Amino acid sequence: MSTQTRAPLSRDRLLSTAAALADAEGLGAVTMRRLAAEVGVEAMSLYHHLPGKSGLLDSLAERVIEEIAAEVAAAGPAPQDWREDVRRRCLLARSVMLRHPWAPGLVSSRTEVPVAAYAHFEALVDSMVRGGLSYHLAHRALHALGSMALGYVSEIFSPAAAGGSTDTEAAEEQLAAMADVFPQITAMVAAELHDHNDPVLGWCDSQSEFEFTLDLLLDGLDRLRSDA
Amino acid sequence: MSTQTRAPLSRDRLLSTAAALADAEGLGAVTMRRLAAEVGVEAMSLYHHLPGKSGLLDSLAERVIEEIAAEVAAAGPAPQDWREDVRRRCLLARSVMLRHPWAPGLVSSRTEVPVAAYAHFEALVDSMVRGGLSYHLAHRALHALGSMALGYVSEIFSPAAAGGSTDTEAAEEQLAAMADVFPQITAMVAAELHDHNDPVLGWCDSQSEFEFTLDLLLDGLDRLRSDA
DNA sequence: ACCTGAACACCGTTCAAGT
DNA sequence: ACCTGAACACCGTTCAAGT
Repeated sequence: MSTQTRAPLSRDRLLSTAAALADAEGLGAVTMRRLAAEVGVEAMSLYHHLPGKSGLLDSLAERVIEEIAAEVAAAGPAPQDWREDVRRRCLLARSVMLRHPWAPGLVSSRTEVPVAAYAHFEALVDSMVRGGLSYHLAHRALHALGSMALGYVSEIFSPAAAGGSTDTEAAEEQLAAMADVFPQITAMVAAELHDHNDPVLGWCDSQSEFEFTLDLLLDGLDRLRSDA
Repeated sequence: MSTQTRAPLSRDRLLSTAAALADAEGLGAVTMRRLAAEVGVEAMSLYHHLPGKSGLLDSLAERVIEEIAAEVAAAGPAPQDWREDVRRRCLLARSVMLRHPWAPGLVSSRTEVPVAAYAHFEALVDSMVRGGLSYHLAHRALHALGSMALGYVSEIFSPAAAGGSTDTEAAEEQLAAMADVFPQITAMVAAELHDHNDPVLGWCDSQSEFEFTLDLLLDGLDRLRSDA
């Protein structure tokens, strides 16, 4: 189809083509061989620009999150009210997911959290903390809202993701590296680590997060009962 | 491994083996060839008991929902308080999902909602309506809580799922067939159809559902603010 | 540096053939 | 009725070879 076979093969062009292919025919249609054909080349050529199928999918997940960031940037300055800001960000995230129905499944199937997501989290935490939420509450909000937009966000910052070791030292190091770029996230993690220093479990107790969100919903429903 | 090669190949045994295989090595390990090998037979023999790979996965999704039902049954009589009942059901659903980490992804990747899920929905709606929630609110609750337990429940009762036609007639027929088995769900759908008879869109306006859940969470977070 | 052909070890599935 | 071998059209990936 492409009369533009002249365009040089690049990582970025491959990712765009892969995303378009997934939009049109589903994520199942994105195979190395098919993607190569779509761009007028043999399957093996892709390995010069991508580290393999799994890396392709990781990059694709990253791309979706970046698309959300672009959407947020295009929406203009953030509302000063934290609720409005958070609400708008969630709705924009959803609108992107609707454009790419394969995206939620892809993101939640990957073990690694897309790095672009951290900027998104930082903005959310910043907004919420300025709005009067504690770091603890902001953390829970991240899980509650994240599970809405993505389907599931099991463990946002797993120590295991950074390296093999599960000890607190590794977590502290990770923290220091993030401090400059993501100050609010760092403060949040530090506050949580300080409160309950449980080195064995990951510091995201997903059972607690689940129950928190569940009770938030049940409280809300109770308040809306007709006979209340 | 199986010294029990004597056991006759049956649909049920295949599904059990497939579930165990997914538990042990992930859903990716569940291939027709591997499943066959696991049970001491050639891949092609599976087609005598299963309609193919896609059917296998559908049945596997069904099985997980049935496991939740069994868990609920084992937990004894339902609490009379609607909140306690709904809460317990959600937590039990989650505990099953934790046993089968592949399950949420599988269920949400299937286009069809497992039929066993309707009994689950019926019980939830019944509990909530008795608790004073309107059918409308119960419907929204189903979406909000469903997205928690499964990651996502896009369209619970799509008219398209029943057949090709999207008109209200087909929906009415579907309704009549369900009335005996699932009276509360039927009443809920009837109430919703009556309120806003929008025959073009599916009656689950997922954008509205999303915003409803989002606002429920934001309201709850606002109420928990430290400076409130 | 970038692309390729042939090859390897996998998929799901069909079909004619065995018992 | 149930199982199988060979075959087909696919996968992702490696590797030596081309330019």
